[in-house]
Amino acid sequence: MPELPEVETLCRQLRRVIANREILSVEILDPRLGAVEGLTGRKITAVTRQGKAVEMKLDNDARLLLHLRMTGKMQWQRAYQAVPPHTRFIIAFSHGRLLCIDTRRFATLAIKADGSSQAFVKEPLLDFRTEELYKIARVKKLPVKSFLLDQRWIAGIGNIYACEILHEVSINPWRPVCGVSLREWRKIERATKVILEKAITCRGTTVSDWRDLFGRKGQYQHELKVYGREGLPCLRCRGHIQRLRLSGRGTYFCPSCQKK
DNA sequence: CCCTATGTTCCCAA
DNA sequence: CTTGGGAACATAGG
Repeated sequence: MPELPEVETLCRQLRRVIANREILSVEILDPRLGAVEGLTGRKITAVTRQGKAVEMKLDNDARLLLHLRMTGKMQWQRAYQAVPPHTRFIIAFSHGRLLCIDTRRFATLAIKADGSSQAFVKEPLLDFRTEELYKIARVKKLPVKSFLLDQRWIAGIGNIYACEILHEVSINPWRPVCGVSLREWRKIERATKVILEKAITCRGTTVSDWRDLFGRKGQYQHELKVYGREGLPCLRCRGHIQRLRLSGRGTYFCPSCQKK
């Protein structure tokens, strides 16, 4: 469920709460996650985002990698609160505890001993490589939306923001990506940055159950132009928003101002 | 019972 | 070999 803005929101909040704090204990409640050894007594020295994943660096150079997938959430409990249903692991500190709650149990947690072997992530906010993307895309026939969702090319865009970005730049989601001009790629770059940064400012999009570290809803759902607006009038033209399936994902667009 | 769901990975057919 | 589509993963809600 969380895309880049939601994960970025969590990372910023985690930095405030657990940076340089010692881990007292780790309790894995879902055996599906597997064992995570060697965390007790360590301090978390940095929290960074790699695409949609949270990376927590430890003071022994190991890294804890968390991917929330579809329904994963993190919750900070400062004082005692009950453990909510679907809690998958708990990391305890002296000043509170961090819970991972994940209804569908797709989230993954892993520890990497080496601090150096970071996967190379194409970060759209800091390093949007427009000309490189244009060159890669120029020879691919798949729909532009599928290309935007491929984390190998741009890391962090998911279904909601892909729909929003393509609407903003008036490109039809089914357009073969080889047909996107360099000029249009520059528009995609601009729209991606504007939309993702605004969504971060709003602490993400809550359309169903997304909550930030402190249990609050995001606010970007009030800014959405197409996602979830099937049948409603387009906010830019006189069309009405349609929802069709593209590679199994609900795809919202305006057939009137997003022509192929 | 049906369908839907903010993600990723694997399998298989073209 | 590459490409792309669909299923699978697991669960809740409409």
